[in-house]
Amino acid sequence: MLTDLEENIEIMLPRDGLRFKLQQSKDTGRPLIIKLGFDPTAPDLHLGHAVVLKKLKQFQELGHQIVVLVGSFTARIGDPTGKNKARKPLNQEKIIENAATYIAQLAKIIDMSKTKVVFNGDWLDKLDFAEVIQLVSKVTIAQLMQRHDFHKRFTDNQPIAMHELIYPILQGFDSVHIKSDIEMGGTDQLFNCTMGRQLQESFNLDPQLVLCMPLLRGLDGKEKMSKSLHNTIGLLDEPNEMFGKAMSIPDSLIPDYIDLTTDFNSTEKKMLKSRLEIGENPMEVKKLIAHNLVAQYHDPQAAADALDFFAKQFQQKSFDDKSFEEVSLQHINAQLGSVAKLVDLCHILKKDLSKSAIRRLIAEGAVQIDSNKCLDPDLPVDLETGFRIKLGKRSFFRFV
RNA sequence: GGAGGGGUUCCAGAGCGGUCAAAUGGGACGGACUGUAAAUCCGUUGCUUCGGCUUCGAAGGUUCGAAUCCUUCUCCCUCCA
Repeated sequence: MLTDLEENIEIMLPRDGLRFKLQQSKDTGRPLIIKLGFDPTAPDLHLGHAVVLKKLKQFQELGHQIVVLVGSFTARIGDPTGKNKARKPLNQEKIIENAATYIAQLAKIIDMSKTKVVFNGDWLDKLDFAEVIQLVSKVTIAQLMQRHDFHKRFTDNQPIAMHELIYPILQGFDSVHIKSDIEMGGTDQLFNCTMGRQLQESFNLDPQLVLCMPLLRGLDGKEKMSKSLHNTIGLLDEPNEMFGKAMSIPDSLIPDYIDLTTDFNSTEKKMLKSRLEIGENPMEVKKLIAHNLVAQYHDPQAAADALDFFAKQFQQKSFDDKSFEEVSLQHINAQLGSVAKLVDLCHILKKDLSKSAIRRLIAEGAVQIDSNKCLDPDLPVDLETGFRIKLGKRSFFRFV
């Protein structure tokens, strides 16, 4: 059991603390309180978050208590963990709305009926200024400078605003308040989580165990998966989207994705990796990963359909086998004038692109009508039922 | 409080009176190829009724002509105190 729990954990602090906490829980008969913090400014969850959530789920299944902490107070200050641009503060309604979408996504992985949700505004709002100073005085600048991000920005002459320094202290104080036994996060949360340990100790509490999960790299294969880098697979992505994105990861990422994103058991995982090692086409393994993901977040039928769709849409050459999005001819004709050109037609199909961009696409050979490439943007088009058009790699339309 | 440096197209970052819709790199997109929306190669990357039009923190000004010079404002960074 312990080995299952320890699987994939990248950092545990103190080193052998999990065994101790579990024993403590067993002895006292009290479930462990496991904290997961959430910043309500960015409520779109992706597979990177899921790495942590899957681990939480394991604890939950053993009967421990998950506490999801919504940073309703800290959201109003602005999260510093990002790079440069200050996030605009959120109002109360927006925070509640974001928390709701966040919780709905959490429910895809953990059992929300057994999960406690708390808002840190409930206690942080009540602190008066003297109490804030008292709290802040427990931490020194040297301690804060241990955080890599702060240290680097300081030595690089990059700005660090005061509130950014206070943010980890508040996060640590949250741990004091909810008396967490364990705090979970990605490895980027290590510093903030250890702040919780320190503050709990200074409030005469047992310091929490810190468990950090590895950061999943995103579709680009370089940076961590993050919404602002546009390299995510979202938990709410549609099946075809999710499948295609999974197929697009670079081959070098496959082992990580097997370990961190799939719900294969450990022997299956081992087998998949050995198949790679003996030189099987990585594409086949990726298909299994993609299928597994869609089955997890949608259902097995959707996964099978997505596999089928992918094979047709991207692997087969034949124009006739593609699946076409149906567009009402009547609707198009209403928008087109009597002298319809190819650019105008494409512009209606791809509203978010400018006409200049469409012209470029056509010139680049991105547009096909019934498997014939059309390079002339000003080509007059005469629409009729059954007319089929390809626009770029991924868009296929048929008029009905 | 004093001194200096800076805000350029999605991002980073050149340009410092006309040849600038603005180098270069990244990203994104498209094409070829393929083992895939991998890799690789090539191309595109402000808008347009193709006459032009609007962009270089904001507003004015100088000039035949400004991203480039001047003034004010604004935001950021560094150093000294």
